[in-house]
Parts: sequence; structure tokens; C-alpha cells
Amino acid sequence: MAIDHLDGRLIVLLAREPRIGVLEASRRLGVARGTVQARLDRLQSNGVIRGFGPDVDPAALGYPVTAFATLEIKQGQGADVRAHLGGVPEVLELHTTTGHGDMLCRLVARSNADLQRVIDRVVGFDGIVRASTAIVMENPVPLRIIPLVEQAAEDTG
Amino acid sequence: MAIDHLDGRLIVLLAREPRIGVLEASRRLGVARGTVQARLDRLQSNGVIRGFGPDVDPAALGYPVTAFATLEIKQGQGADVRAHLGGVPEVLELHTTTGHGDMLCRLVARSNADLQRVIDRVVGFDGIVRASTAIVMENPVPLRIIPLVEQAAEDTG
DNA sequence: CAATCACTGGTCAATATGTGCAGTGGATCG
DNA sequence: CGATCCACTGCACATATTGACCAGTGATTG
Repeated sequence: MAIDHLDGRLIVLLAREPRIGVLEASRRLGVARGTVQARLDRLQSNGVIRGFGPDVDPAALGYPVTAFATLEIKQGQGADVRAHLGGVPEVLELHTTTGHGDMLCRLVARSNADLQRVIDRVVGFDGIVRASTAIVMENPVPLRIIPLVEQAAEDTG
Repeated sequence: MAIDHLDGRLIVLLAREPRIGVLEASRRLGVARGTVQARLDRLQSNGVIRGFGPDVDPAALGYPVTAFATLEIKQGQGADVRAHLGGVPEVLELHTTTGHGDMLCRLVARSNADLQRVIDRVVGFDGIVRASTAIVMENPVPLRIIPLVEQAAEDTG
């Protein structure tokens, strides 16, 4: 669960240059190939590294508009709402939260006009009382993990 | 920019089983290896596939608490706030948005108590007027792309 | 001290990769 | 219609990488 400095360097290296492979990584890190292989196996069975899936850009797919919707849910309708939202492809993630709303979801759409369609589909469901949407204009910090990995590695070794 | 059915199947296949490699992918898809290679090259130079970085789980790193903070910014302080938040490792992403707040950021922390420290660090900056935080309890739909890819592939071919 | 553990540095066979090639079929255009 | 372009196939080759082992070493621990 805790990662050491070598783990951190390995993850950062793979995050920066994903295509290098185990052998090249071992060369860069100055350790034996078996070590890198063992570390990677451990990190993956730990769950620290979930996998190496392709990082797809919704904008390049034709969905350049991102928005976050805060949803208010009727009591006892949570499970139904989850199932409903899970069936909407434009819902990229869904969280239940504390605070003013009950759920927060990330949406994408083909255009601002298309966003209306997506929102209609999202909120067009009985269990949802109210929705408030914030459209993303800029993304100064894209989803990242490297700084956190570096900090986690510092904290340990 | 638009992807066809084969592109879609390729992305979905790689998303489900990232470690299979080009050759195995070509076998699964029933096409020649060169075709898969060419498609992958195109998808990557298109920007549809940004890369194949490791998918790191913050929870497994010791940061099991996720929260979303809506920030209200003093006029003209946007750039400074961005730089400030970019320097906080626990800020995993940052967006500027329309709506009630001016920015929305995703935070992680080691515990609910630690979240207080993170929030203090986030809002302990002159340009930030007010912050409202929603702590994530459940994550019924983890960040996903497959359904969107399937839809985008349907729409085209 | 003995045992355990992670790492090294090496080998081996099997496999994948990058690259290039000629051939084929469909679509496009003058 | 004929020429051209394009993506794909199926194949080949040399090279690199992988997964799997192994004995040896040094640090740590009971």
C-alpha cells in the first residue's frame, strides 16, 4: 500500500513515457530488469496501478464540451438513478457526495446545444428532483497523478 | 477525428485488456497486424488516444478520500489561483466553469481530517474568496470511456 | 548464527516489434 | 472506361523484448 522511492520513480517514468517497456525502464532506473518486473507485479496486485488502458480524449472523439452536474435525488431513489445514469454514455463518472447536492456527475457533449440533449436525458428520470450544471470553460490542471505519486514516495522513502 | 467501427473495437479491446499488444489485438479483431498498427498510429497522432499511462489508484496510494471543491475567485486573480493550485499535489484536476462558482477542483486526502489540511492549503490563498466542498461517498460510475467510444463508433461506421 | 528477503546479473526459448514488400479490392476522378 | 489512390492483406526478416528461470550477494531479522 505504501510505495517507496523506486516505486515512485517507476510510476512517474511510466506515466511520462508509457511505451518504454520493462527492459528500458530498468535501464533508466539503473536497476535489474527482474526488479522492475517484481515492482510492477507488486504495484498491480496492490491495486496501486490498475492497468495501462488507453487514455482517450473525448474532445478528439467529437465531444469537446465537458460539464459537471450536481443532482438532487428523491429519497430512496439512489439505486435507480445510478442505473439510469450508468446507461448514459455521456456520463463519464458519477459520485454520491455530501453537501448541497446528492450526486455529482461529469458529462460530455458534442456542443453546447448537444449538452442540452444530454442534460435532458440525464434529468429526464423520475428520481431526480433538481440538477444544476456547470460548464467547463478551461482545464488548467488536467487530471494528473504524478505530483501525488511523488509526494507519496517522499513520505515513505 | 471521427472513428469508425474498427477503431472503436480496437479502443474498447485495449481498454479492457491493455496488455495484449498489437499482434494479439490483430488476432482478436480478425485483421492484419499492419492494420492495427496503422490504426493505432493514426489514433495517437489524431490525439484520440493520448497515451497508455499507468492508471494509478489514489486510494491504494494512501489517499482514499476524494472531494470536489467549488471555488469563487477574486476578479483578475485567475492566473495566480491556477498556479497556486497547480502546486498542490492533492489537486488532481482543476476546471474553470460557468455557474455559481468560478472553478471546480478534484481533491484527494489521506483521511477526512487530512482533507481539512488540504482544503486549508487550497483556500489559503489570497485570490480565493470562498470555497464549498462536497466529499465523495460512493463512486457508482468510475471514470470511464468505453460507452462513449462505442457510441462514437456507432455514429460513424 | 541461520533464515529470510530483495536485488543482481546472467541465461534460455518463445514471442513481439519495426520494417518493408508485392498483391488485391474498392472508391474516386478525369 | 482506365488510371490512380488508398487501405488492407499476408508474408518475410532482423532485432528487441518478454517471461521464466538460476546462483550469488548483502541487509535485516528472529
